Amino acid sequence: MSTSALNARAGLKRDRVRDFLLDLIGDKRPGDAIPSERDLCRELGVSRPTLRAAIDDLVRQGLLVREHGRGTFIGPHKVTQQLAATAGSSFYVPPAEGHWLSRVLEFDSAPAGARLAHRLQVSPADPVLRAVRLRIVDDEPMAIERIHLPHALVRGLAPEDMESGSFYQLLRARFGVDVRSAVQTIEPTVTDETEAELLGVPQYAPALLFERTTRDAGGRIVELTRSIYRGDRYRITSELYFDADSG
Amino acid sequence: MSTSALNARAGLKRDRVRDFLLDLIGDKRPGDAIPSERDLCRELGVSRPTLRAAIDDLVRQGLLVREHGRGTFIGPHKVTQQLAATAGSSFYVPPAEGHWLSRVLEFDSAPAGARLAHRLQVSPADPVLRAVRLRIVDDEPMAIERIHLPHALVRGLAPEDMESGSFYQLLRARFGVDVRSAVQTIEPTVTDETEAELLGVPQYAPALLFERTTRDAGGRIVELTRSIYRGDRYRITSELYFDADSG
DNA sequence: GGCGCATAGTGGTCTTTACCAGTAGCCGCG
DNA sequence: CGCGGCTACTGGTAAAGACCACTATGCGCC
Repeated sequence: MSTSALNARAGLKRDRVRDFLLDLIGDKRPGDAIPSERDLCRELGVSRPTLRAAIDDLVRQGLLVREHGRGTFIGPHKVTQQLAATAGSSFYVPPAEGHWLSRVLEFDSAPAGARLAHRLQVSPADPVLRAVRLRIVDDEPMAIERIHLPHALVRGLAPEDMESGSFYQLLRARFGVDVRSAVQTIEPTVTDETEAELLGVPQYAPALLFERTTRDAGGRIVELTRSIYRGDRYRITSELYFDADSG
Repeated sequence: MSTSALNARAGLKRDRVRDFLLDLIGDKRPGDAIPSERDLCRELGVSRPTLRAAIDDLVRQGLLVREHGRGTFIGPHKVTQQLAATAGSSFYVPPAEGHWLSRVLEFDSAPAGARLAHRLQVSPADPVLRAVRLRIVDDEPMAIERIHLPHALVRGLAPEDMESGSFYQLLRARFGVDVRSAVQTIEPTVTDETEAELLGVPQYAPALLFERTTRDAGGRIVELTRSIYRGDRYRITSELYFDADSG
């Protein structure tokens, strides 16, 4: 590589390419195409691996979307999930933006086994229902959800029951399961190969990993879920309260 | 490249290299070194760009840490932040795990200007205090926090006041600002160049972006913060409540 | 024994080249 | 006019090579 007038950090070719692309993106709308890789290489005087590295970064951020054989396009915008307190003291979880559906990918039942039995507080021989569903909003995959429930709670539940409407409402109305509270963890992660394919994002794209242990009014564990939300299309809001001792 | 017995998706050299490295990582502890890039290339029969792409992925996940001129090492483990309801109805924010300190990087005051005035609900000419601090836990940078407060609320506040202890307690005790509630958004992001350097992670590493609008008991906006938490070392837990209408 | 320098390690950046695989558009034929 | 095939586009994967820059270790000299 020939000498660069800029210092090694600020002036890397990859960085200058990325800045150029950010300016390009700023002028366009979701779905618009950007010039082809080979055109950009000629225009910017860089090699394809270097250009691709810059584009890789923007793809991981959700700003660009690549389609094999078609081109590279401006990415769509984010969906927001709000966690807000209701007038009462409960911490209400309203629906996220957009029109949500689910597609059930897997649906089976098997004995809990030692580890799952412990987490669900059932006997290891008790059957546990296991469902995997793809959460879809406005026709695009948004999340993959893996759910475990004690089978005894939901006798007769069918896959299509989990594809529209509120699952918690269904639990209440049909099975008398009064879903009341949950502990949930959120952490950033990156998609693996299967998740990437299902969600339509690249492998190792930023994502949010949610794990939730849900209880009914009596404190009984009714559900374990583990969900991956694509990071380029999802954001959480929450409303916090502090008392006199809060940090 | 010679023909591959495995199909294009499952059998990419990059993927096989990554799987090999995951096995290697599984046998070691944080801080342990893995073999050098050139050694791994010889051992696995792949080119350096291909090996580096596989290592890049593991570095972004926080599983590996690279040090220029020294080697590649196993990454450290995650810190957990808990959001839990207290016995009262408020949504308490307890301290996250570990011993937290701050280092104030920037600390100045300037007129709010139109946009910030709108968000803070002050006049554009009102001075606003702006602080940037690096949040450190157990001697490692964990987050970068950018804070704006109306200067009138905190006359006499000095940078060192923000480096240890609870800032909200300080607001209460010294300035009579009764911090009571906040709206916060959380979304996954990737670090930019400056953030990466301050946090000691690679650029474009997964991170969590928090934006918070904090109010006092009277509903007055007392603080705006925008924070980046490194994604390889941070996780959030929360406790959720559902009423009879919750989804 | 300590310090400084040089060398050999390490990771980091980029180019060039080759080839694979998917998609779209155009042209020709039925 | 529609369909199929071919070509030229697009992105995708990988290797080889060159050189930069940081760090650690060892050796020699003071």
